[in-house]
Amino acid sequence: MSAKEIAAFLAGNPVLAGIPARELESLARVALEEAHRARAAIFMEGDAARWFYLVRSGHVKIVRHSRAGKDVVLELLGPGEIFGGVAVIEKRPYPASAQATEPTVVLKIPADPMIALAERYPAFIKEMALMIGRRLRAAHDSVASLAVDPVEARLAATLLRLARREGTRGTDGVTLPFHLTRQSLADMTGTTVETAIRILSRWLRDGMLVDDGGRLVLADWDALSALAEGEGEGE
Amino acid sequence: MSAKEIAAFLAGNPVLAGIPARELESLARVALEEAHRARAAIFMEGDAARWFYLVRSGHVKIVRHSRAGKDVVLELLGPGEIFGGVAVIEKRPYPASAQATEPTVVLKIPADPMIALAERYPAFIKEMALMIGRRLRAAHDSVASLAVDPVEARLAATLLRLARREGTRGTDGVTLPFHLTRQSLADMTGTTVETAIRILSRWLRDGMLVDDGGRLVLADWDALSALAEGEGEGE
DNA sequence: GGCCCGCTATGACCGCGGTCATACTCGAGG
DNA sequence: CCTCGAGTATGACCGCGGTCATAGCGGGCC
Repeated sequence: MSAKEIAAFLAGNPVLAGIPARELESLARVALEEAHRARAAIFMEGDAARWFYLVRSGHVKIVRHSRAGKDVVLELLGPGEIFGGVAVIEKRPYPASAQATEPTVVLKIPADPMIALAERYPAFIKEMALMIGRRLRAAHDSVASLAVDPVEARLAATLLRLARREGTRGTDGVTLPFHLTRQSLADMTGTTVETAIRILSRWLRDGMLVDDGGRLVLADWDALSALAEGEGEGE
Repeated sequence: MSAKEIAAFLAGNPVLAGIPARELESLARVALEEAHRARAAIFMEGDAARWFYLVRSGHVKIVRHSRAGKDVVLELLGPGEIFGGVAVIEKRPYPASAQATEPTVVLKIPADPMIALAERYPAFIKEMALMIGRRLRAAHDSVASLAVDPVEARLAATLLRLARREGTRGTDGVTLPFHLTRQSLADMTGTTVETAIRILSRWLRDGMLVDDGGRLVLADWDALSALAEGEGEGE
């Protein structure tokens, strides 16, 4: 991919939208493209934050590994989304690992030019602040859900959230345009593979969910919403 | 409190540290002090974000209410800390409620001058971004803990976190310089009052914790750390 | 004083969901 | 071809911790 194309890709990102093309082109010249196979690690928790990343295609999960071997997926990022950016501006090591969930291409820009950019363009740091704010709200949603909702509700909420952000609307429901293993889904939901499998199998049997060659189709949006809300919990 | 004193208080905050005194004084002139009794609501989830808050004395908890009546405490903020700030710069309603946990005085500044300040002083928005980043990391810690740790470990971690930030070191342990009800502690940990009470009672009996007239003293830091880490979980 | 309410405390019960074991399918690679 | 590992699937078991009930205590207020 040429520097011009990379610059155009950067310009398409809301966080970099206000930056002059000239600056983006100079970033593009030091940017690297990197292809990763499914399950490949992009960086590890604790690594020095030397790169600022953008997802070009595929998906990246941000993961915390617990010593008991149980992983927790904090975020799942699709094309156009930024990761590692917070660690870069804070000049701290990455607080979690990044891993491709499918064949994925990322764009990475060295930390220094990004920090320099932040000094010169307040608009950039402002957009970063807004982005981090959105992620903070999402994290708080997760905290609340983990604290009070049963597994079924959390799993339904996870699917709905993914579908809302990336789903493509079809005649018989909303399709998630990528594959996630039950393990990843479990790690996003704070449960085990077995429970995730049990629940998804049941939903597939019931027709609330349909399997479209590895992609999940949310066939009954309302039923899932009801489960996510806790159904008859209203007092 | 005079405008001069308020300006000095603002200047003491890291997030506002880079702002000229003249600007802080003009903020101080439109700032209001507000005293709240224990359990009083400062703002509610969904309210328009008209004020930017700082804790002057006491403590404020940021709470999500679930329809089932179960509350989740997302953050507990002490003197000098900012809240409501993210909602102000995002120009969105507060995503959670704020409530005093004890007699508390807050300082509130109207949203508009804060937004104007953010436009004129990139240093401010940068400090805000760093602060939100720290909170995002803390929220991710909570997510990971809720997802994999048993209640005991989460409660121990909660106490340690509070003690690390605000504890005062004494001869027989670290004292938390404020009182939290078992209910609040439970809501911070994602459990029920009963469980929180049972565990704390046991720790008090065992001497790991000591009650100092309502304030908790962490008498055995290492034992609590071991519990928080999951003890013998290492593979 | 007497009442009420918030908070702490403790016991009995039991269900959600985690753990462990086992099996099957499928695609990649030697 | 056969092996191997990743992913999916299902059953049996049982323990953590949530739910419900009950009680005692202390402080604020009429």
